[in-house]
Amino acid sequence: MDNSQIRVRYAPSPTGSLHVGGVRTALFNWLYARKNNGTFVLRIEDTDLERSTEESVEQLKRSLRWIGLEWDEGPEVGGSRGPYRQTERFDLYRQAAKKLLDSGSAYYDFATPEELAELREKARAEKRQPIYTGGEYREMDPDEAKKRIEAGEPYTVRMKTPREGQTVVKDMIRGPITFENANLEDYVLMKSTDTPTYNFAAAIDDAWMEISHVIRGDDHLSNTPRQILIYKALGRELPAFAHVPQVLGPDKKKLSKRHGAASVEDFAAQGYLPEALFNYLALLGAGYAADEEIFSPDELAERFRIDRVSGNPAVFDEKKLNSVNAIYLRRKSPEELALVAAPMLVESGAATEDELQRDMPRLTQIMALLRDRLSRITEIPDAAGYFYGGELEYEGQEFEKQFGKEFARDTFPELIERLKALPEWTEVTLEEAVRGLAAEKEKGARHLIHPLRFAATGRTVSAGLFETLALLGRERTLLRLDKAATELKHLPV
RNA sequence: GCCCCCAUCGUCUAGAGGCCCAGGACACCGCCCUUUCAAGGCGGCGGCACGGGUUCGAAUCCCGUUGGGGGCACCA
Repeated sequence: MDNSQIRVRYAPSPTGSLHVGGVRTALFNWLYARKNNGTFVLRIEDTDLERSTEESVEQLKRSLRWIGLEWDEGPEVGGSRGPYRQTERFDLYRQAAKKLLDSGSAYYDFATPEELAELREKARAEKRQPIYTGGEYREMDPDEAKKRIEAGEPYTVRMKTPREGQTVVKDMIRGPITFENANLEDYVLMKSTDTPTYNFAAAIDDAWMEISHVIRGDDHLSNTPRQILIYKALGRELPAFAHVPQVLGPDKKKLSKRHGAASVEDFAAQGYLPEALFNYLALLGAGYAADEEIFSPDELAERFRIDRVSGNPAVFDEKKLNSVNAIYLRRKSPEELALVAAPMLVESGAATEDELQRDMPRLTQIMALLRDRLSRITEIPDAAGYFYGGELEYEGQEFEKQFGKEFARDTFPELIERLKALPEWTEVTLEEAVRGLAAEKEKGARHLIHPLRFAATGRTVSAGLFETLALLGRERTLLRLDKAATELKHLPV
């Protein structure tokens, strides 16, 4: 089969940051295009002049690229079906509206916003559905309409929706969905500002851009019959449709900032890797076989099946994202991680740029030690900070706990002497020294290990102690141990 | 209120009439390893929303109820 005609699109409106639900939709489009050797188009739906901002456009593009979704046609990259911004396509909509008007599929409507509000109000009072059917304007003589327009009366262009029959949306995920035309009102195509509504612009663009498969959020499902009617009135062949569900928060409400993070940049800021977010989002509700979970974009594309996508809204599980992220983190080389870690350590104030530059191999070793213990890169400054700097401040209560035991307190000075006397400062010699001393005293090594860890790192958890001390270095370690020994003297017995 | 969609462990899912007294992953809980924390290994807890059909047989098909989601603008 020749799939070169497969064209999909992601069409966000630039009114804020890129929501993960949106990226997931973009992702499905991208996967579908890659799988079928098709074209992935990016179109900016900026007809809402009030809310659209240039900044959002930039951010949208940045977020898409960050996560690895490059578009084949669209802003910046161009293409034969441009322009790719709706504000640059107004002439097209006006021409299409004229066509519909001429063929009698649409009509001029002179109802004022106040009149419409009144009708809605009345319908509500009578417990009817507020379905606007054009009143006197629907069948008004075109010449009469022209006259009123020339007289300067404001108007909209409305679709002359069939009063009978049904419109069927053939959805690739859900199967056929039937809508009664009688439930569809005569919706606005062109606003009184001579600019298109969403439904009109989207239908025209999808048709003109020769989109073969419209994969979009299911919040658009009820718009689809309206767009189908436009296609039909224009004599255009219908694309295939797929409506993918929303992404929900743990409370089953649409995922939003109030759940902690909702946009791509939120997750980036929280230390998630683009490839991990990509993998997690692609898996979410996509009906991949459950035996494996870690896939590259290519593998994902190869296995993607739009008809397997679930029609059920998926709850976003940050714990699972975390675990996927940790897996991707462990796949990074220590060298790569060191490159990421360096600026973070500088920013946190743990180390200076200079000292890091001077010894990147050491930072690399530190990352090798810590890698398995991280799940997000933002944890790095906290996890690695103590490898830099000099003396530490000890938390009083924990200090007492660590050195409260008689054995630890009594043996600590001797332990320091042993370490100071070490001819070589390596993982092996350190371990021998500590275990040797413990053995001499006929105590388990852990009685020395824990206080030592605390004195050297200021914490109760770290990577293996001897590797850690070796990397910490002789000078820094002994400086810290001496300080601990001094504080030890002030400890109440 | 009206229209539409959806319904398997807490979450994401496998399951397309007998292979299922339902499998995996994350989370959670044990145990092993072990100097702590991770990682890793082993094990455990936990679900077919409910009620009717259809059928020799239903998680799977049909209907209803309940629940969740979306939409009802000159917003997209």
